[in-house]
Amino acid sequence: MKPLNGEFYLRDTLMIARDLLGKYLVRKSDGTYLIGRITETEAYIGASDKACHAYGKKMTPRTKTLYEQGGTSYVYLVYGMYHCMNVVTEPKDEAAAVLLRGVEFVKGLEEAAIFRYGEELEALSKYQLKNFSNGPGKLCKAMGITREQNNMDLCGQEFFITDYVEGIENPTFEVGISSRIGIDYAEEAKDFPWRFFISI
DNA sequence: TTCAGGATGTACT
DNA sequence: GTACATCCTGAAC
Repeated sequence: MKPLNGEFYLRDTLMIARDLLGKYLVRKSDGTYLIGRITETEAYIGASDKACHAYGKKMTPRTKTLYEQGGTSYVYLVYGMYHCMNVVTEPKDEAAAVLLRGVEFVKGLEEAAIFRYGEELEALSKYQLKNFSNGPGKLCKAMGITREQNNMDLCGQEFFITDYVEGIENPTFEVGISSRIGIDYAEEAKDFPWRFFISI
């Protein structure tokens, strides 16, 4: 299990958003691995995108991370209570990132259940399992991702993305594309087809 | 099964 | 004060 090469993150952001589908987000916590297969992403590109936190070169303490070199994590708090995990893309000083909106756990589900619901895996209802990590706030909670994981190098050994996990088969899948979620305020940018998801 | 409303901190007006 | 890259709950169907 090897982190993706740093060059993966220096390409076109839309291409990266598409290519992240089916890859694995890995976080080492307390010596155990939490691993989830990425099922849904969205691209945010500051240069042309009113929905991006850094549209118009906006620079604040929060958005500073978006200008880092591709391959850095960008984690922020939305609606006062949920974290969102992004992968910064493109070279330094270009503000762009890919939001991870959903994962399917392939390893560490028992530990994740504690992060997510504070309960043992066996105690969870069918409804809770179905909604375990199928949203940006949910996947962060399930993986224990907080602002402590902001601005981390995703080429390290504790927190990274890989395309192969020992013992896990990579299924084939179809890619669905649509407009993004939850950005109705963003005028023309709200209709950009910058959301990618595994549809089969 | 769907739906409206509320929770809550940070950034910006 | 207002808005926000969301999710959960409880009530109605």
